[in-house]
Amino acid sequence: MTVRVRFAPSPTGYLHVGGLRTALYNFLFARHHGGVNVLRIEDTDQTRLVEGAAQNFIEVCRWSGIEFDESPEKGGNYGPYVQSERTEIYRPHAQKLLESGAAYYAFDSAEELDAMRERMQKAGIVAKYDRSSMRNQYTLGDEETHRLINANTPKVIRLKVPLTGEIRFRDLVRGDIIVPARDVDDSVLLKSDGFPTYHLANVVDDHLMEISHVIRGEEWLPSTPKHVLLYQGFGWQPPEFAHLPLLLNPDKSKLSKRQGDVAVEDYRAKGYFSDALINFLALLGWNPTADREIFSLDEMISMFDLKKVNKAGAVFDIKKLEWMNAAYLRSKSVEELGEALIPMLEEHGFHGITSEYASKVAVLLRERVTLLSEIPTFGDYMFSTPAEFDDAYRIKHRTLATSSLLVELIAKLPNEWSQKSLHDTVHSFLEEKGIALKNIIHPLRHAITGKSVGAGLFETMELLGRDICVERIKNQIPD
RNA sequence: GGCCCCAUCGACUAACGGUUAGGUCACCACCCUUUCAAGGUGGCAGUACGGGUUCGAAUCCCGUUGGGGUCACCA
Repeated sequence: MTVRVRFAPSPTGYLHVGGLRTALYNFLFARHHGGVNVLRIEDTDQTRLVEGAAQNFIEVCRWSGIEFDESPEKGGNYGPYVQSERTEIYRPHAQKLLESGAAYYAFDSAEELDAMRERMQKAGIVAKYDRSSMRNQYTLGDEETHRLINANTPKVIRLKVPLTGEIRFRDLVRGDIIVPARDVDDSVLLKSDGFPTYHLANVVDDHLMEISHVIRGEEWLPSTPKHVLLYQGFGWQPPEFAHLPLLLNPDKSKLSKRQGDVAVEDYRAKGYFSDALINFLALLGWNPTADREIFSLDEMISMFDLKKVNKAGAVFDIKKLEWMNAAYLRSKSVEELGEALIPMLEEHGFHGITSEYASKVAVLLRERVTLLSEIPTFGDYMFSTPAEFDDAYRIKHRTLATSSLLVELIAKLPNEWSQKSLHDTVHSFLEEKGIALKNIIHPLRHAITGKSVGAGLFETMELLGRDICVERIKNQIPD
């Protein structure tokens, strides 16, 4: 059997990191099995549409390294993959359900439905469409139903859920799921505006696109019985289902805004590496081995196994993401870092920096930051005169080096400018004067970087060059 | 509340029914050291609870408790 999976987001805003993980698992599963990964845009709710959201999903997934073999832009054998462009497909299918007795017409207004729910709530009954008391094909009779339809009365088509028995299906992550039919609602399949609801469009599309495995978030588990009923109503073979554990806030509720960033865009904007984010996300709910944390996308593809996906939700721990990003930062090639750093420098007004120099600075400072994007501020002094000087640091060490000592040192600074020569020069100077390193290193660091923290001073000085260092030291010598 | 799902260190997780319950993040200590990191070493810390089944249970079964999801003409 050919594996065909799909990622089917609704274009109602930014891509959620939970959505990205779902997309990732679909992608890993497809690639692992040499199958096809489809992107389908589920935009049947025209009221919630956000302009450009779908294109943004594609863009963000591409940034993340997730590829779609068939998508709205790529098309494919079964395209288009935008549901609002496929509306004419769903209506005949709803019709088929009507004919086979798996669905029925209903004419209730929003007010009537509200009243019904209120009534049931008061009576302490579970709110669920009451087929026997509302205005539908069954209570009205066929004749009245046809009259209303001919009179263009607003109508919907609802799923006819059996009154008794149970609905069961197998989930690849959770095993057998059994739900009493009496607990399943007669959901609307075709809305009065003629658009299908999620349930109908989803099932019809999954079937027509020959989706073999539906891999989606656990929040869809409760509606899966309806989907199973739809497959039965159509006489179709349902796909395999795999419901992924949810991503959680620290308080264990479903990951949401309010408790931190949830948009992939946010992490991208902050400067997280896409491969680090993906690596981190992949390990939330799945673990290929017991003793490693860092995996390349290719490794993940070759090791991915739905059977090893966890059932319990996973807390999104930003600390671990930060650690992972820092780990990636320390392992990336100097060229890659330089290239990535340039635009970040531009953003801070540092123009004309060569990628060679940017690379060197990145390597110099990468062990001290979590994000590459911190370097323009953390290491501003590598690109311009320090914007400000840490006064507390200066005051703490002010008594250590006298002006005359610094003047004397400047005169001895080597012409052959390197970390080693600087180290040797300073140390022999200290020996000659009989003073400790701290007496000179802190005043120098302050003068050259303005900051109390940073990389090794001699390495920093080597990169900065003789002229800049001498000038900065002179500028900080009190008159 | 109904229904469904879930339950190993604070977090992510590993463990054919037989392990001193392992690794990673975080945290703590020490080492290294020119500040801060990084790195190294060590440490703290867990099978929710109660019953079964079994020679033997984190693992299988039942219950309890706890947590979560979901109950729209949204997806």
